[in-house]
Amino acid sequence: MSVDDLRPVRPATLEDVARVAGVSRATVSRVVNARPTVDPALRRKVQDAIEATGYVPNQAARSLVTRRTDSIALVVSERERRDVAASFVGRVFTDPHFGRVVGGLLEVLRPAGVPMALMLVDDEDSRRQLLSYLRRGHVDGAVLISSHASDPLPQLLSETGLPAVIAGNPAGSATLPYVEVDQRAGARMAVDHLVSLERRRIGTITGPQDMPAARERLTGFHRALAAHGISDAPTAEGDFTQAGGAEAMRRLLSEHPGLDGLFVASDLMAQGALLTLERRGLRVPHDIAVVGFDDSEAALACEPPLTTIRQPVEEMAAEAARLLLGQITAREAPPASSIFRPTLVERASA
Amino acid sequence: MSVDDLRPVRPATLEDVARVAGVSRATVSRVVNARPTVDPALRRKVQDAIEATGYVPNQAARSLVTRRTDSIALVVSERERRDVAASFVGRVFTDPHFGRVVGGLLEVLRPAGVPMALMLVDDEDSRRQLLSYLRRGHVDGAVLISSHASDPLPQLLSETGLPAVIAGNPAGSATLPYVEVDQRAGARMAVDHLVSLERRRIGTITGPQDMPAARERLTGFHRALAAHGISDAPTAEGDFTQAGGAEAMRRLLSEHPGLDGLFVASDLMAQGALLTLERRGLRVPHDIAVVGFDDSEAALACEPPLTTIRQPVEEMAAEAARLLLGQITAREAPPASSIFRPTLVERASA
DNA sequence: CTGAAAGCGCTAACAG
DNA sequence: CTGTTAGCGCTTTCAG
Repeated sequence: MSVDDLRPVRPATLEDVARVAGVSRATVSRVVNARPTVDPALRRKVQDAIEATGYVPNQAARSLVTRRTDSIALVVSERERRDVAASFVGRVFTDPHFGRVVGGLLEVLRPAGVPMALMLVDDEDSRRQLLSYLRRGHVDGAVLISSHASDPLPQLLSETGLPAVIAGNPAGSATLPYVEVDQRAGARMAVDHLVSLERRRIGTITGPQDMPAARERLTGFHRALAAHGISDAPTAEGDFTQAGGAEAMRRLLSEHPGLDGLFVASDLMAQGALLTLERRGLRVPHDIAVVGFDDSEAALACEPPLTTIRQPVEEMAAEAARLLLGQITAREAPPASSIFRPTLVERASA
Repeated sequence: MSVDDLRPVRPATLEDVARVAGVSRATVSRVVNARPTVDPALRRKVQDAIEATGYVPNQAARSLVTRRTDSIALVVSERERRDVAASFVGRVFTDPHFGRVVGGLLEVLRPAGVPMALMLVDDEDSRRQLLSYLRRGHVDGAVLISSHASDPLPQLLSETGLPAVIAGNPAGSATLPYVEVDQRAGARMAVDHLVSLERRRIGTITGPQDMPAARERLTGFHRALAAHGISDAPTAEGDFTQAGGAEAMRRLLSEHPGLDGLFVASDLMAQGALLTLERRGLRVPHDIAVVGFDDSEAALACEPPLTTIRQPVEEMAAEAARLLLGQITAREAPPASSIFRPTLVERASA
């Protein structure tokens, strides 16, 4: 009942535990780190002492010697946009694709006990902050999501020497290993499907053309059309949002009223396009067959349910996490990139 | 041109810089930490040496002595759900409200140079991992977003003694300071507005009733109705998603076909409700006036544009960040919570 | 299998 | 204004 019974202001250290258990710091350390070479009896004493003192390892001290933090960063890099209406953060988090990526990463990281810090980069300033954060050794590695072509971050990141993997194709400049889906093949599958449905007047709503993925899908679309001997390719650019898809559909329709097939570069935009079609009194798929891309939740929320190209986003993200973890553990040369194949998911819209 | 010219395998330390600059470690430390008490001439020499060696401070070593990491965590805690269709991560990131919170936090954190690690918690396991992460001293404090009533996390977090602030009301148990909007007042403003439009048959689409915010809005709705002498209150529960709103609207309509006013507890659900109304041939606001909640982007994407209750989400989040930073710096008793007032934003739907 | 001892890289008194 | 001197708490050889 003396002052000593008060909870210590200073958190317990390894030293404290060692004293209570009557062993050396080294032994406590072994127990904490689950080393097998400890006498069961001592192990018990140490565990009791840990319990009694409420000991929690100090991460900084540990990192200082191990040079590991046992955590990684997820870096999301977007191009700068200063317009309030579509602020960066809102866009990223509203995109269902992003949620799926996070889900896939966590599937691997969680069981491994590796926490993930999310870092957002959208201008020079935040980029500098991020690089400094990474270089100071706050994390052991990073997964980078970078959607726009002119992003300097992949290059800068690779120069830090920190283990890193890109989720998505880094605009050709493969300075880092990446995980990606074969976008062109996906577009081709969409077109092939529309053609098999006897559609010949096929248009497309694309994503922003400064995003490699959007470009690839358009390229695939064009090539597939050409392969079927179709030369006309009505196109409208969207911005990967639902509202943008609705708007692009209006433009497409006003210039090409006779379309009977449509490939939309994302389900979210397709959802918007479908709304426009409904309001114009066009029936799907009777008047115009529609194929989306992603196979996200949006595809199911569509009326009618959307036929779409599935990218195995979660699996890809999980693979990215595995590659990164492997790279961190092995400290070897960066692993090879891996390309996944998309699949056609047939529902009611085409 | 000897072996010594090779880039060092070992990153430069303060010691290296000191040697190159011909000063002591302490002086280099002072320069790195921008202490004013350094002779300009020496300062230059040190800066050159830093440049030459490519020195970057080691965060672990620094944290070990300062007991600070200069970073914080954003903890998002959701109730467990194991159904694939609505996986946790997808839900969180698809919610525009969340994006706004992050934006508001970053507004304060970025200029302060404080990185934010995003941590997701949705089950016992991830909760344990989170607490361990926090206790090991990975971050200096945490902002918690916890939307469901029975969440044990606020309590557990408060027991760690780590500085923390809750964004949103923690289900009454105010063990931690929080920042919140007056939900009931918001609901009252919506009802008052509908009544001023001569509507008397007013229904509501609520959020999940295990979420305090949703409950508060419903309570406010009931009280406001009562204040106007209206006793009937048609209600349907939604899940804060667009599809859920559309579905709730269908149920509401089938049981109460004569509604002429509607309060929806979120813009996203209102967007869905509007779609249902359109398909039923009901005109808004002529046949039924609709008021949403949030004033998110969804409100503008609505057809017609949605009259809604604006919560100053970004400002609230910014305030939460300020409270947290203050608490970390001052190491004082937790600050008081703060309540913000909502406002009515009149557009075309009511 | 266990303990002693040597740092990891940095900041913070404290003298000078 | 600058340098010296102690550690911060932990892991890790290396002997025993």
